[in-house]
Amino acid sequence: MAELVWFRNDLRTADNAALTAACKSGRPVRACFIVTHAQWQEHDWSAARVKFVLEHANALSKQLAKLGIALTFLHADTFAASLDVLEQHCQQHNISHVHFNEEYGANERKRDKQVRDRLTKRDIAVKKYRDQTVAPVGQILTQKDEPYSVFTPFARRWRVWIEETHPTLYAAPSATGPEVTPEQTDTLPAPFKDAPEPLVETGESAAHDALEEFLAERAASYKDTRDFPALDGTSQLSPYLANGVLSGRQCLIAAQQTGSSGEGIETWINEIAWRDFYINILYHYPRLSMHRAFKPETEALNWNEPGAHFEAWKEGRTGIPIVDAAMRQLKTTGWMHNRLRMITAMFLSKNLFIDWRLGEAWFMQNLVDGFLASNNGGWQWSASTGTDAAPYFRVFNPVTQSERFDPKGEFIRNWVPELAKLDNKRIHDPSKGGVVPKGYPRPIVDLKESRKEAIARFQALKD
DNA sequence: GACACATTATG
DNA sequence: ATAATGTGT
Repeated sequence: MAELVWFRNDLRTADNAALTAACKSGRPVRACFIVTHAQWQEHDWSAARVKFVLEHANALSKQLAKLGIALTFLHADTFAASLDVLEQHCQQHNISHVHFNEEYGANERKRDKQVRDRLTKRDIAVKKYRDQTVAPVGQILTQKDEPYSVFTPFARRWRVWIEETHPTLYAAPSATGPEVTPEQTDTLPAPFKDAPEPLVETGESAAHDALEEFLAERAASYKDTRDFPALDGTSQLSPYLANGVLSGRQCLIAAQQTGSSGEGIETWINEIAWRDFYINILYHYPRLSMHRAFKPETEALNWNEPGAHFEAWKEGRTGIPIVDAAMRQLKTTGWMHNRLRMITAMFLSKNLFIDWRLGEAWFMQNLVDGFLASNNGGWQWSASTGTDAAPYFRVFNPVTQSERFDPKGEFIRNWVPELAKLDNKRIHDPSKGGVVPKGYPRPIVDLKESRKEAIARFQALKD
């Protein structure tokens, strides 16, 4: 008899509830990962993310080998098809217990329920763990025992929970046998899909190094630098977090252990709270993973046909420099600075008045850190359709944002070379009082008019 | 029920 | 300075 750890969105050996539990059993432990390309495509996984995940799955296989755990790659087109391969694998290896960490998308939950039913019928025990957030999902509730729909009170309660509970890392898994030889474990054949150049290095120890580097060198100034896309102010850990190479707990505990309780660290810890917040929202409201708005009344909005405006936005040819620079960064690198995610999302959903779902999908199709909870949460915030959303009348002005957060136009010059020669003032809005540089489009919408129109269309929902 | 708060914009 | 909304304590 043996235990099986089924890895999914938790491609790490450290601080992993399911792995730690399996290793404590005293029985031999095996591992598996199911490659489900068609399902990933249906979920709009980008080429960058697929590559990242497969490379990290290989790295995980090597790490597990040191613990005496052989990992097998199984293959199924979809989640539905993965039931059969998992069941077959369990029988082949005489598995008595299957351990996995919960995921909160609707399809993932449906799959996990079906897996539990199927394996239980074969007398295989299924053990699930609430491992994905700092405070276990579903535990942070209002005084009325209801889920929070506003971030600030959620974060206050979340911090109280941390004070009371002093969360710790799951114990490092102990070796369950002699090191597994390369012949006994499994490796996916490279090369993987064509994708942007990797943003971060591959592997769990590289992730730990990146976390340490951020906390030691850059976290103290995080509050002051994080909003400036030309600076290296953010942690850049999102690809690891989105794919479970790092956990939020590891980030929080490492941040606490730096001892410096500066504003920078506190601001960053708040971002970990945002992640927990949106995972909780996804958990409490399944409609969010079914292409539905959190605010049902916004389903009645009559979005514009995407057409040429949507193509211009995707390609970074809107005539708004900060938007174009951001969209080109996304397409080229598979990543976008968070301030720019808000600016470009607001521009698509309010100024172009194009359905936020189309933008959400485009982000997923390009981001290496595309993570349903955070991506959907961010888009619904920008589009004023979500929890704690930006009030509909509070529309970012992308030019003002550009002047504030890229004051010298450095970020714009880097990604929109057509504008490189413009001075620091004109670069934010080249069409204003001058000739637009050759090869660069005029703005595809009037910012003022489109803002007014968007507010009016939201206002009309209330009549 | 008063109050704090929310990743602002425009005149 | 003022616009205008809703959650949670």
